[in-house]
Amino acid sequence: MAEEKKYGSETCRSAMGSVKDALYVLSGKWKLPLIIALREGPRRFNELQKELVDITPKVLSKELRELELNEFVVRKVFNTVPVTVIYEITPYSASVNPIIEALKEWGEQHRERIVRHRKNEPVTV
Amino acid sequence: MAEEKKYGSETCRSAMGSVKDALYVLSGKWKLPLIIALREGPRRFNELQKELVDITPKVLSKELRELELNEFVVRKVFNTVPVTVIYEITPYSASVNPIIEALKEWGEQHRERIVRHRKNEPVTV
DNA sequence: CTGCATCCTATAGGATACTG
DNA sequence: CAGTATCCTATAGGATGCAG
Repeated sequence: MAEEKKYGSETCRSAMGSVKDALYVLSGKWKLPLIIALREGPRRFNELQKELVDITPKVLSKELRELELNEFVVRKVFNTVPVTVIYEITPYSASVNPIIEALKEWGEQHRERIVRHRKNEPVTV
Repeated sequence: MAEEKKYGSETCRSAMGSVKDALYVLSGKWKLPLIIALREGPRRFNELQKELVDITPKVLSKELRELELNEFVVRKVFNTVPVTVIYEITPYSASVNPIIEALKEWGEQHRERIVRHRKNEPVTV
């Protein structure tokens, strides 16, 4: 068998792998903002759309479906007329709180230092 | 003046903003893996290329330049023949360690649960 | 060795209109 | 109300070749 040469320490490679795994699930412009919004309480589709300001329904529904797949969010349908749909966060999703807190804290403390090289995005959202 | 209506709580919107800021700097497939590699010690360009396995020189150099812009990495050139370039991490970049640790821990603990809906990527890298 | 130039593709994400 | 369908663009990222 071809023994593939590895570079860097084992712990280093394993760390990269784990970080990539985590980022994979949370990837997407709106995943974390959605989780943050839903942490405050259940929301309806159009409530989320207003709260996330710039998101389009197509993207919102895609992100929600992905969050549902990964068990971060539960979708509940009520047979009213017209239909009512509630999205709520799962207990499981609390597991990403440390990530959110770490990012939030870093963002707060280093906001001024960030170099926005691509475009002039507003600093605060 | 048009008073724009805001949705969600103030702390919630502020959290979203900070998280977005943090993600902005760390966005890119290779930013965090690069920082993780460089935490272990200074590396040369082609060492990084081998260590990150699949990265192409163009992308590597782009990511390194962005990390340099944000003061995560310092580029040192030595006038040897051929030229030697060393990349090393800055003390400042230690500030993202909590983020990396949070992501790493989450990735380790939830690896099996991750639903890879887009493509069949290998679970470990 | 380092890394830019060029070309290329896939995909994330947005705009708009429409439906059960 | 809660989405889907269609179309579109920008950009991240990859492949390859070349240069100081």
